[in-house]
Amino acid sequence: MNEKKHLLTMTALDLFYKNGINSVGINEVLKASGVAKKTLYNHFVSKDALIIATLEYRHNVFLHWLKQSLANSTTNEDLVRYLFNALTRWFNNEVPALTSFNGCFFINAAAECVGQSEEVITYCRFHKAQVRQLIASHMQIIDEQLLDMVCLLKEGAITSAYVSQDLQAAQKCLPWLMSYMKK
Amino acid sequence: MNEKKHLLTMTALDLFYKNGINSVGINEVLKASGVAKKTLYNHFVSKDALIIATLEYRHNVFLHWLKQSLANSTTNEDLVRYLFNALTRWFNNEVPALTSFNGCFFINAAAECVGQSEEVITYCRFHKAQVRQLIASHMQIIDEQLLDMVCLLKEGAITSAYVSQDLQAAQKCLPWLMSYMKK
DNA sequence: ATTTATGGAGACAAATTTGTCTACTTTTTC
DNA sequence: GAAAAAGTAGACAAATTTGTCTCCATAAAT
Repeated sequence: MNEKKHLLTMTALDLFYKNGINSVGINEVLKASGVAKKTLYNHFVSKDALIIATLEYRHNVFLHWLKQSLANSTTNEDLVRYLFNALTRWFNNEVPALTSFNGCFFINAAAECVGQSEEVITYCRFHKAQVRQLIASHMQIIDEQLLDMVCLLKEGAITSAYVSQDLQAAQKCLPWLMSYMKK
Repeated sequence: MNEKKHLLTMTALDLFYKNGINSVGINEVLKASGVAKKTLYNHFVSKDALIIATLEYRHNVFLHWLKQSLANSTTNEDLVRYLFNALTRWFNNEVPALTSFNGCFFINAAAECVGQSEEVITYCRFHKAQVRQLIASHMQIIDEQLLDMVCLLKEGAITSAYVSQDLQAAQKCLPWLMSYMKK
């Protein structure tokens, strides 16, 4: 990708994730990145296009991090442990690549762009599906019910960590899931 | 509460919940309610004050519905069953009082108003705490771990139902929770 | 009946939004 | 080295935002 385009995307993602997509104007992105308005509109047809680009970028960063976090798991128990420990590190700002925790960018974007951009919500759904698939691909023994529960608890933990500031939300899931798998 | 104030609050909640708080302008609320701008600013010092009023109103409606939904539960098993069945009815638009399902208004508001209104996020936290307390108050035998898990799964189900359109998300939690309580 | 409060309709101000366009500069390419 | 492409700076347009204010009508209270 073009250098300026990349810079714009990263800057926009930073601001969008920190302050909300609708609260951040084009001009703010330009000022923070030091790029000219003309250049932005050379690369992006509209603000919406920039938003989609930030979603794609975040999706790649997030999936890369998750893939690495789960890489060493060999059993379903491992997988669950690695996943929820990774979430805990994310919530507690121990993952620089994900930047300061502010909830799930995709959940936030879906909430912000409802009835404003169908493309955004579609991409958020795609992201969640991809994450689920990645988790599924690391399961030693396919257990659709376990997968459901892991994904539901993951979403719940993210929301609780963000809205209720329960940074230990992910840890609370672990004993529970472990005892299920023991049976 | 004053009649016009009440009308404004309900109209604003309807529009905010359906289309997002930041996407709905004051003028749209006025047009939909047929109230004059002067009247709005007689009752609310700012748009922020109107937002808070919609949060309070939704909170009351939601808690009232939840209280009724859990009223007949006498055991922890009952409580869990009633709760997640109620969520399923909500997701599937079988609860007129909650209007057409569009996720959790408080999660959405928290996502939208980050770095814009501290009061909003504070109220959202308060709402989640109140809901947790209501659930706790219906527990026959106090089980803090069960309460944690119920709340996490509840949040996960709401998010999955909204973002991933998994309207059966709440139902998936039930067998799981039941098997835990059987032990 | 007259005063007082409340509401309606909407003009207006001030700020902010996205997006376009011009004029100039730098960088790349042939 | 000249031509072409890409970027900078920012003025500008058009629309939209919140919030104020005026003028008028209606309803309530004394």
